[in-house]
Amino acid sequence: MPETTRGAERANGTGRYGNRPTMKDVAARAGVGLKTVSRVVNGEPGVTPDTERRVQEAIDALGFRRNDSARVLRKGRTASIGLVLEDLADPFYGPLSRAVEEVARAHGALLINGSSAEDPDRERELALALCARRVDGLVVIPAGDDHRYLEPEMRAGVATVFVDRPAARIDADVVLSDNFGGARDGVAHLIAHGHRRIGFIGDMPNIHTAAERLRGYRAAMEDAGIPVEDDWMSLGATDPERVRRAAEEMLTGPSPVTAIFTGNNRVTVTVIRVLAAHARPVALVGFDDFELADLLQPGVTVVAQDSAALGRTAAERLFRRLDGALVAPERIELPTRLIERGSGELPPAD
Amino acid sequence: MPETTRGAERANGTGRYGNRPTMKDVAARAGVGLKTVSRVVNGEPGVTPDTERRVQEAIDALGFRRNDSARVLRKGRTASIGLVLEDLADPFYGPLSRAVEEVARAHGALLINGSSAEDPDRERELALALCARRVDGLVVIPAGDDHRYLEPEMRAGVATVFVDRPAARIDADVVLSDNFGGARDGVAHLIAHGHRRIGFIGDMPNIHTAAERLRGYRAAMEDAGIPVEDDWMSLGATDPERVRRAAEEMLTGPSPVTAIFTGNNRVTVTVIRVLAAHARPVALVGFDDFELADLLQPGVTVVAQDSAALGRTAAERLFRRLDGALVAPERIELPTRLIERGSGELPPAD
DNA sequence: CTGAAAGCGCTTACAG
DNA sequence: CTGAAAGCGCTTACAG
Repeated sequence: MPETTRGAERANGTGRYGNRPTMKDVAARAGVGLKTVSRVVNGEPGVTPDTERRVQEAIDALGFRRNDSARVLRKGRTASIGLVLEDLADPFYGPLSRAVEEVARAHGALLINGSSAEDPDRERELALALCARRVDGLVVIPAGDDHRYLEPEMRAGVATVFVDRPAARIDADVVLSDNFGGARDGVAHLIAHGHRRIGFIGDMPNIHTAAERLRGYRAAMEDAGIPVEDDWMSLGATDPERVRRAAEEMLTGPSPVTAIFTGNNRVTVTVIRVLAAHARPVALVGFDDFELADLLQPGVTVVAQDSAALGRTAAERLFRRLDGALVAPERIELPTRLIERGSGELPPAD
Repeated sequence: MPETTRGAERANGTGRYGNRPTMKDVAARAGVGLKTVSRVVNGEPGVTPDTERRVQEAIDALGFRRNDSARVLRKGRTASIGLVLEDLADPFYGPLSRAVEEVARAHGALLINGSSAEDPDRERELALALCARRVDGLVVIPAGDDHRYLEPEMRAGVATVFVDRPAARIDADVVLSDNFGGARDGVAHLIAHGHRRIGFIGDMPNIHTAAERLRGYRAAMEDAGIPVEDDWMSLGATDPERVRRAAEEMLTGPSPVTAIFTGNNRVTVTVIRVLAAHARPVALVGFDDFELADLLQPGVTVVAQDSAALGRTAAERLFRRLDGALVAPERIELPTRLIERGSGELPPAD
């Protein structure tokens, strides 16, 4: 197995891929022109079976694999899209990522992704790094509240769709759940079961979904003519310590709540823990469904959103744009679904 | 805001990025050479403050962003690594992905990923597509049982680390949990609590982790001198229907089991549902921890593996190789941890 | 301090 | 059917 002379021809001694064969190497070994190798590699017509065989043998012998980075540079499109998530490890985003990936795959594109960790600077850094890699499009779960930094990119042709939360200060497609309506329905459900003192524990108020869900809570209370007391509402970080404290204060305050509406799955899980240790039963409806919610006692009534549908809808919209659709940016809202399992149907324990 | 003449100079009418400004455009506008623009963009020294300002103005006016694809082509390394998962939506892989991402980020690399959906062909296709993109390295959760297709890539310098399951027919780094020991300990725990008729329900036997955990089950039984009956063991797909049937058969068979050891989190969840509907109490220990396991009644005793540590260890190993460490491929095994929560401490209901 | 030339590994447009 | 030349947008190596 004689080595080709490539090694000696190259000046690059340190490069990671310094010793990868190129089309030029294949051409030399097969005794054909560069373009003929390109034809064989890409399955283009117009190559004699005999020539093709010789080229193929050289490819196999050298272990050649086309460098798509170089290809991309010449072709324009990279056949890759970027996904900027909030947290890869949050179970809510699992089905969403998978849905985006499936759509990308169906369109022959790869997925490059990363998490913002709810940090606007990190979101920006990541999104721009993806643009520098010249992804064809971007699916973004926004962490920040100003996305004007993406304007030049979008003007330059980077198709961009925001999911789960709307983009701020920029005109772009966005795919959301009906956060307001879902929360309103969930709280109305508690009211219908006789509750009047209902608490709301949600994520930080600057997060759009948290604000919308709080708005839904207020709307349901107002519709029922129930005045809301300040200490029934708590918005902030979703770490267990803060949520636990918030729940305990509502349960033991001057006018203790008989029911709690939780603003997302992480809050719900912590509140369940608090309620498990609480003497009298407290009703609970949570935003977001989660695995095993039906197996707890009581089962947890939730306002479920379809995170896979969010991802799928966003990705499909993205590729429609990449395929040339010149439609105006749109706001797409997906319905939520109330799932009764027991915790939301408990009567007030007064 | 006068348009530059770029648009007219380009023949490329269809390209997605046909109208993105390049360093050449910036150079022309700033009235400097190409290399000077490159210096400013990359923060290299040796540029007059005045020149730098002129270049920066041109950059801002044009909305220039460096094309990293072109850069990569020249530099060799792409500062990206690939991650081939089994399923993006499986909660077990969430912390693993996040850990890989954090390590990549710390090394200034982007993550390109995708799922094999447990399909060997798809794993191969995805891994090779990532190699064609010239990722610097690859973290792979293997789905197939022959990874020789990666040999040429690894020889060409693609650092590769396998996680969660070993690579087959190829010599490479692999980071695993102690599947055998964990399962053996879990089953021994049930035996210590008086059980002798213990069932095992696991994933498909061709999956390494499933086979190892079954081996651990057998070892624990043998250590205790308990003969295992064939219908106490069921390996196969982890869809709820099959698992449910397997569990019900063990519970109602000729010598019904008093305890079940489940081979992974998906199996565990289904078995919990079956046991919830079952008349007499059955002990349960599951491989893999999961959220809310402590809130079920009884709490679910598990053999927990540290999926974040798996990802972190694999990624760190990868970057050590990329940084030039020329160590022999190694098999790293991470310990598991038995967490008692109640279900595994139930006595036999004979 | 600054820049012209060559080259990374491909594809495009064109000519034989 | 086949291939030499030019170019994608950068960086490298070098010269002024």
